[in-house]
Amino acid sequence: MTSELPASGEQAVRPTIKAVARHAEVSYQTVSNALNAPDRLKPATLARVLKSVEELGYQPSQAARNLRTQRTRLIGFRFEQTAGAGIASIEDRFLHAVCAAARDRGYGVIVFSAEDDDDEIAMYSDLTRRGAVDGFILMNSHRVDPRPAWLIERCIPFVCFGRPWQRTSRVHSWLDVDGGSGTYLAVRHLVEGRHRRIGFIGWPEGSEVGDDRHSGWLAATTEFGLPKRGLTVRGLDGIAVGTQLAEQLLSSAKPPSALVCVSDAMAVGAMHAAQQRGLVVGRDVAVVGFDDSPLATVVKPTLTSLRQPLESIAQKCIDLLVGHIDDPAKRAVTSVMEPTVIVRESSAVITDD
Amino acid sequence: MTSELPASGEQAVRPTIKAVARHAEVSYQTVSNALNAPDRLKPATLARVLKSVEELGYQPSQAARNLRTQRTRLIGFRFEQTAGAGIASIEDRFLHAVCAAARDRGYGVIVFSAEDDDDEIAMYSDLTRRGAVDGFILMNSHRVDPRPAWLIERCIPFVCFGRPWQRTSRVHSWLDVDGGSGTYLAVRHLVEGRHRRIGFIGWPEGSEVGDDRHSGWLAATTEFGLPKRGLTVRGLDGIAVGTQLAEQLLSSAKPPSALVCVSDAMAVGAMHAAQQRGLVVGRDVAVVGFDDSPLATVVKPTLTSLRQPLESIAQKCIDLLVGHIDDPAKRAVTSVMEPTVIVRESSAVITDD
DNA sequence: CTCTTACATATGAACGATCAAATGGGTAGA
DNA sequence: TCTACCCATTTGATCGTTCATATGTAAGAG
Repeated sequence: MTSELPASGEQAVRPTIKAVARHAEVSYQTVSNALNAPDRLKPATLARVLKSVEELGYQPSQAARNLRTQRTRLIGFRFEQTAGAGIASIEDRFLHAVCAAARDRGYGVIVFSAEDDDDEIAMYSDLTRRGAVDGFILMNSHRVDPRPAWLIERCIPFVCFGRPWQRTSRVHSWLDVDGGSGTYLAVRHLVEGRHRRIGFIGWPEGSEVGDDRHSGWLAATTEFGLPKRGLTVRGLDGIAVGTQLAEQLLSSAKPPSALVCVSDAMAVGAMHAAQQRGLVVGRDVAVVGFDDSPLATVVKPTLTSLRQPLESIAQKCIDLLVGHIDDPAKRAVTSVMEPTVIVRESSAVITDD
Repeated sequence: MTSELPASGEQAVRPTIKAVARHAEVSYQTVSNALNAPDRLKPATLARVLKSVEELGYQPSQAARNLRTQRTRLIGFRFEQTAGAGIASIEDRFLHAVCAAARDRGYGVIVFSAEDDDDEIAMYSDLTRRGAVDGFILMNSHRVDPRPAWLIERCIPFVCFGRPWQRTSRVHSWLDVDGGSGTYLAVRHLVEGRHRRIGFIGWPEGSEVGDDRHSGWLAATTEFGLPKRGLTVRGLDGIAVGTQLAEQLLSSAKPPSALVCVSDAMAVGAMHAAQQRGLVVGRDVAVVGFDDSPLATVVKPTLTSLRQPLESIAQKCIDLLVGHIDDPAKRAVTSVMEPTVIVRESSAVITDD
């Protein structure tokens, strides 16, 4: 018998289940049982088999297991091109959370890039027809979103981070953060800091997420009896636009003392506007952003923002998805979670008197 | 014959190679040949088979193919936890580029998170012993880096973005960006703007990447006959530290009129310091960062920075890796690429005295 | 002492593709 | 008209598992 060390330049040969069986002097099925149904084995043999497994460093071949079980234990996830104001994005934090959560459940994550919805669907088609993934996690749902319907039609398991904005869409599992609840909390936080004129910098009407976030400001101003008139301005997302809109509010006859913004990018823009007018953000005017993106901690003063519980969202997404993979008949589950106000310098000082 | 539409709630049944064979009235091996060795078939049958493939929407099962070929066409990539100054990170841009490049070569990318090097190695071990990936792409190489040696010992194909900083390390394929060349270009750019006293804000001595980037400043100041003395300051990466270090330089007897920084975070900190002294960045003092991270475009004024050609790096990484997977005996290849100065407001104005 | 019961282990057949080698039919040369 | 050869296609074996079922053995009950 010659030495079986891997030749240099050659990949090491992975031991198979049969090698383990020979080593433990049992049949290969017994090894399979030892790993998949340990209670079927006599404790003594179980120990012997596991010892052989350990010694040979055996891990079942994923490919063979996939073929046999018709499962890959792989989840697909589109990692979007974070263009433009992408710095205020939470994608990478979410991807991290998804990877960690998947790993806990014994799943892996296949990440792919796609140009647009259609390209993303093309990837779904490719990956599922090849049987390369068991399901998908979607994010950034929007009003005209062909993805859920496409997946539902083909009975492909998926969970969406982001609620469906279309009434007609068929039911599926999703998780989302209550944007209205977030801005409500922001206003309450500011009211506790003695603010009464609180402006809202939002996205154009018709934007689903934007309207949702505006609703909380509306609810809170009503509940606390705060003024509303002339305190909402709207525009497309971006730092420069945020500056323009905030300038509009701050230059009015009765300027607000605090600004709740629909995004961190808008908030940073608003901070610039305040600073240009010689106001000290955090003392003369408070600013609150949304998403607690990386941007919030690098600006000066640091930005108070609403943090989404991405880690627990990712965990729930994976749990739901795994449930759908194991039992495709399972009915859709939905859940809405609350963001948290992360207080930083931009709203820290309480204006007393 | 009953209808074979997928029952509601059931996943659609993917057609197998045999179904295609029946449909095209050939044997299943002919179908395999049609896809893998089309020249073996008579054009007429080839067309007939491909038509059946099309009509049934057939895609070969990845699991079966993996089992037979002992390849997964999957690449592993660790997506690091971008903590602290993570906003100035290029990880997500690189991940995107890797996904796109892999897709072009018919590969997928499995992303995983890991706590540290050892945890990353544990993932390598798990993924390779299960035969879940064909190879890895590494990034963020550092001086004491156990990863390459571990992979080399086991003959696992990989390519590293980042040169090996350890002399003793065994040879492997890597790609890197020439940091020295970057700072050299930055200095030249500033010299073209009539600057002569150019400071350097770097990381502590002994940091590999930091020393590399410092070397370009040294070379350029020598070449252009610029002053060096008292113009280099060093500290750990971060916006706050950047402010401190820049303050040190700007408050000296002969302050520099331009600052080349080892990172965008440092550069943004430097901009804050200048602004605090009442200087207008871009007019009174020029600042150049490194990495062209998202941060560079969101600060005001926008930051001139050195952009790494991540897209072509990712492409070369994938090409090299695929080469190593196909032929493990292939010898190691290394390549160093040049960054580009992306000129923005922080250095745009030419000081014509 | 025999028959049942229970439990531990072994056997056989997939899963869906690819690779290597065998078979078939047609055309060309003698 | 027969043999030879070549090309197109098919048959057979295999990758490494898991699932369903069959076999064997020891202990307990009648």
